[in-house]
Amino acid sequence: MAITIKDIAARAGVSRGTVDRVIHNRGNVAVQVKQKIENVISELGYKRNIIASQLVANRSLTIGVVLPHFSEDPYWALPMNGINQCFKEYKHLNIKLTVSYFNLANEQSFIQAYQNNMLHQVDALIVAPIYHEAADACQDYFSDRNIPVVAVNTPFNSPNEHTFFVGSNSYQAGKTAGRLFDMSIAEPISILQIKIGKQTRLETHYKLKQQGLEDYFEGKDVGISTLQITNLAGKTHLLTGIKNHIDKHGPFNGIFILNSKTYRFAQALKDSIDDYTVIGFDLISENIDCLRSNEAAFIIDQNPSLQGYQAVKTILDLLIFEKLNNAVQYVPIHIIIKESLEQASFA
Amino acid sequence: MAITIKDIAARAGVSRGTVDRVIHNRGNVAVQVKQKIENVISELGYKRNIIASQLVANRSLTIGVVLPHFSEDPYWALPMNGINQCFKEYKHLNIKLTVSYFNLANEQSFIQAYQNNMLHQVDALIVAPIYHEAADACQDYFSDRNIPVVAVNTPFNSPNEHTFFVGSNSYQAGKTAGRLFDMSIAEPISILQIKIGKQTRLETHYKLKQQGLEDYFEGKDVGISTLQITNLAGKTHLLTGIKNHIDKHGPFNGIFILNSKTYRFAQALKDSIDDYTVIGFDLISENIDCLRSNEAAFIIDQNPSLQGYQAVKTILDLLIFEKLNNAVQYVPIHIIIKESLEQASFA
DNA sequence: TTACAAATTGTGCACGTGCACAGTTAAATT
DNA sequence: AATTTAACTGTGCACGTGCACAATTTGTAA
Repeated sequence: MAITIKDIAARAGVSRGTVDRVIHNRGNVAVQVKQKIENVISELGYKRNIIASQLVANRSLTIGVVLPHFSEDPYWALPMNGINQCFKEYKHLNIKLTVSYFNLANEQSFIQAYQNNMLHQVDALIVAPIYHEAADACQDYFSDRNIPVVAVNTPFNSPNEHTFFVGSNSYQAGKTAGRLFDMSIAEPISILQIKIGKQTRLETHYKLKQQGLEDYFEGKDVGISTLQITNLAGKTHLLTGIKNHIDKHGPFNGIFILNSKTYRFAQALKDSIDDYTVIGFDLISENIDCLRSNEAAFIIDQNPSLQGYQAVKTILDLLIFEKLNNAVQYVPIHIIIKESLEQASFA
Repeated sequence: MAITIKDIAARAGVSRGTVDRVIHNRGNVAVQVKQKIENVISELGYKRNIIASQLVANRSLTIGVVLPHFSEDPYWALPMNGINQCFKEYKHLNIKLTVSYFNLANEQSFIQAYQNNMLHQVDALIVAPIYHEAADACQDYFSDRNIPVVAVNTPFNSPNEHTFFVGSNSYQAGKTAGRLFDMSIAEPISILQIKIGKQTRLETHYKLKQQGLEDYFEGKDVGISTLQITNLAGKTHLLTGIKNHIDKHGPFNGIFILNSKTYRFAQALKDSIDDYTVIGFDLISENIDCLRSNEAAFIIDQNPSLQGYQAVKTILDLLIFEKLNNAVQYVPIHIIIKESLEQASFA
């Protein structure tokens, strides 16, 4: 049987209460007694019984979540899935979630969302700090109150000792795409990078992916050009955009879609898509369909659901298991093709 | 606050003890009272408090593990890692592991290993049932005693209601390899499948992989031939084997290594390896080196550590969380290249 | 020395469950 | 009707921790 407080107390010749005061640093213990107890604790290798501790605590730890709503971009359902998954797994520890969604296009809604969590008196916060300035204010508020904050997807500008980051290495993802193009396209290789959709606050990620791709092909004779399509709805807009681009930069055989909008591209180029090797990001259902129909060769999954899972786990480790995780945690990248699709997403 | 047994008792107008008897089906309760209590339970939505339950249980759940020792084949360290990982994660639930390794080449050692677990009075068993006949006896022993058994890597011949299987879909892995070859090799494609090492009991997996590959290329003009190299140590043996094979079957440009021995092949063909697209299995450190040095193009990871993790999780779900998992659980396949390697393995 | 405050240490209860055992009621037998 | 037996129901304790409060010891000033 494991060592308990009672064992420590007996061995040190004091009562449970005194041992308890030492363990929780609540003072009012004579220095030599404290010393003695600490010795016994390390000697016997006492480990707090989390089960009993959690039972007596009898208050639910509340984790606040501030994420973009997935109605606007299905990508954001994925981290939320991971959060719910981890939550379910550790629900027996009496934890609660308070979720506030915000609107991707609206900084004000982000502010409202995190302030909503302030009201809920959360014990920890998980946030996608897309809006850097507002994120700073959010970070300050919680850090001042010693409330740990985990940033998912995007890091904070200036992390502090209360903040964590769980995300993926976009630069490496770009390099990965590079090799996949290299292997699957007969030379000469010419790649068109596309950003589809409104200008967002995720430019940093796109830049890193581009940089990774370029660095992969460094020194090799590969044409890389970039195109930004801001008009989401217009299929013709996309087609003419590409046509104009070819006129200017010549033809290409690889298409690198820097965000989760691969399916938009596939919808527009349905007829001539065989001519290109298409690589995109994020395993949302629309992109899964693209793999199934061979409209995309590879989807690189940056494992957003694992990011969500890991964010929750980091908080539990910190607040319940007394285990400190790394301040920066990268989640592995997955290369997905049609055949590896089955159960490819995080369970 | 959550509903407790006390709440149920009060609402049903009985004592805690009676409610307890109903919950645990321990009989000695009048039928109409039992009915009443069951109604109240579902009405109020009572959920057992696992924390309190586990605290009072005060006995450690012991999980037996019977796996091949990794000294012979580094592959087998991976499922064990996953088992340890999950074990650590749920250690707070007062669980124990009893590990017995066996020798891959020796059926007798497998029997000894599982009998060792019988002695330890385990509450559940995780086993790699490589030896089918002996595995049957093992399965019978534990099933007769209502002890759940999880087979990892290889399923039992005839699963029953006490057995689970956690593994990966080798057929799908073969298909995956097919597409990767298809994408990365200019036609005409000619693939050599190799099994390196002693004849083992894992033939089923190899067959499925081969079948998957063949089915992927069905109807296409692709040459597929197979070679078995039984002598592990001999580098020259491997080289002459391949040479002879070329003489008979003609040249090839893709090499499909059906087990984890990619690194053996790379060691032997170090000089001329550029000429082939090499795809192998399992992310053991030796194969990681092959990716790093471009000796292998792809490693398909069947996620053995997640298999181990999931095996433990399945047991905990069953014995603690009262959640019944699927009897057959496939773990996702991961395609790994040099650039996606970083943190590619299961955390 | 006595009185009183301050510092230190000990004790009891609660958390929710599971189980043993005590207590109560109803049915069966004499 | 009295007694025994069976069927059912209620109560108390334990698990290990955390906290409030009671009890004790030590220190200080009159």
